[in-house]
Amino acid sequence: MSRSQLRRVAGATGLGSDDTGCTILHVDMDAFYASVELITRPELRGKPVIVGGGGRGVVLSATYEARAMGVHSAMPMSRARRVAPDAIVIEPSHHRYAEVSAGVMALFNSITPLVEPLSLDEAFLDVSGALRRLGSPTAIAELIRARVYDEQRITCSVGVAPTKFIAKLASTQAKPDGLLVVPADSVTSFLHPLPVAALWGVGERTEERLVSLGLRTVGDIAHTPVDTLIRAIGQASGQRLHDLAWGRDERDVIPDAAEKSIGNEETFARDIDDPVFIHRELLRLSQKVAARVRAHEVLGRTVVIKVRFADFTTISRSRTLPEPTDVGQEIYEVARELYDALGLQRARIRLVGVRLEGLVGDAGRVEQLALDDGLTGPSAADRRAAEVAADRLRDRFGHDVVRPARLVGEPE
DNA sequence: TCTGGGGTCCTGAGCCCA
DNA sequence: TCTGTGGGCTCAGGACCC
Repeated sequence: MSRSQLRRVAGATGLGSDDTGCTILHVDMDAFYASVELITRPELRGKPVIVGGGGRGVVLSATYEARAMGVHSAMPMSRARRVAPDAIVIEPSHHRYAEVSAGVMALFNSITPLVEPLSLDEAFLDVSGALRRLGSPTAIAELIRARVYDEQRITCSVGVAPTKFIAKLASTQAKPDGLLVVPADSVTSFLHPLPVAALWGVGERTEERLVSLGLRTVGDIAHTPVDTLIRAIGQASGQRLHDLAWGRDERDVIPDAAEKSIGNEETFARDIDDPVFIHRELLRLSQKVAARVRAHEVLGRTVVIKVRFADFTTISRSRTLPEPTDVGQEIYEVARELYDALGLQRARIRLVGVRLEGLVGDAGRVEQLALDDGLTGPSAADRRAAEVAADRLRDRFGHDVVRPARLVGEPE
């Protein structure tokens, strides 16, 4: 018998076991990055382990032993080290997490084609088409938990409910290594005692706003006139929170949702005031974004740069191009112009980022021919051809094999 | 106490155009 | 021809999520 078959059974949290109509599952890996690290380092099991970058990084994941000491994800690493000085700190190995995630997602797809990944470690599943083949939603949830453990040696928690939002809340309540079914007729009794911050879209700021109005629980939100909520937090958010507070959530599980933007950003190990360094960084980020855009076989129309200063204030600037592009050099030229237009005089910069928005499929690519194309330098088509050739070389020989001349000799 | 990186969505202002 | 209005687009910023 596998270990997973010994774990507590469905409905153990006491909300009932009538899963009729509860065809949405939210599956969430427990302390995913840390759990993956423990697969190859089993001697660390039962110990406080933190996965996170050094220097100015934050905690990406922590074992439940580390969490018991006060560590949580997104906490600055310097603080985490203070809070848990005995914890073992591990640098993240993203390729390994991606591998395990791919295995888990493949498992989900063997259950139902309606899988909507939210990140590497969680997904929504609509199992309505799998009931006749695999049994009740609860039985399918247990099957998934057992198979995830047997195949990947990590645990997960599953929420089973009539809607995505309730399934997501249920998996959170079930953690770690649990399963919670919220029957359709128990949705409001499950929801209303929860704090407002449990609602999707309520972060620190909105919570402050709601509490200042005397709204502390989801039930309070539900019994507040929707117009009052709209006045307090805006049209879209007010209406959405009111709907969620009554368990109304019409969103379907959508597999293969297309990206709307692709970007990269970099926080420097120390604040930078050298414009030449920033220009090189913009070039490197632009090339990286373009390579990812080409790999997705899309084009983007709007170039956005982001600049964060030493005091953490952050600004963005954007420009929409006449024609969409996937060429790094074109993205860089716009990014650099946007940056130069800021007119910064030795400002201390903590982070820069480049993002391409307004993505469209590349089937309708227009090869624009300017009158001076090829006369004053390489044409847009030539540049693209060079970058595509570089993509192929990187695929074959590794990431560092080719890079723009200006970046040669720069550490990655 | 000092705050990553990759995203999405919303809001409000300003502009253009019918 | 002038004025008002509303919709669509762009841009900037904020908040949020994992």
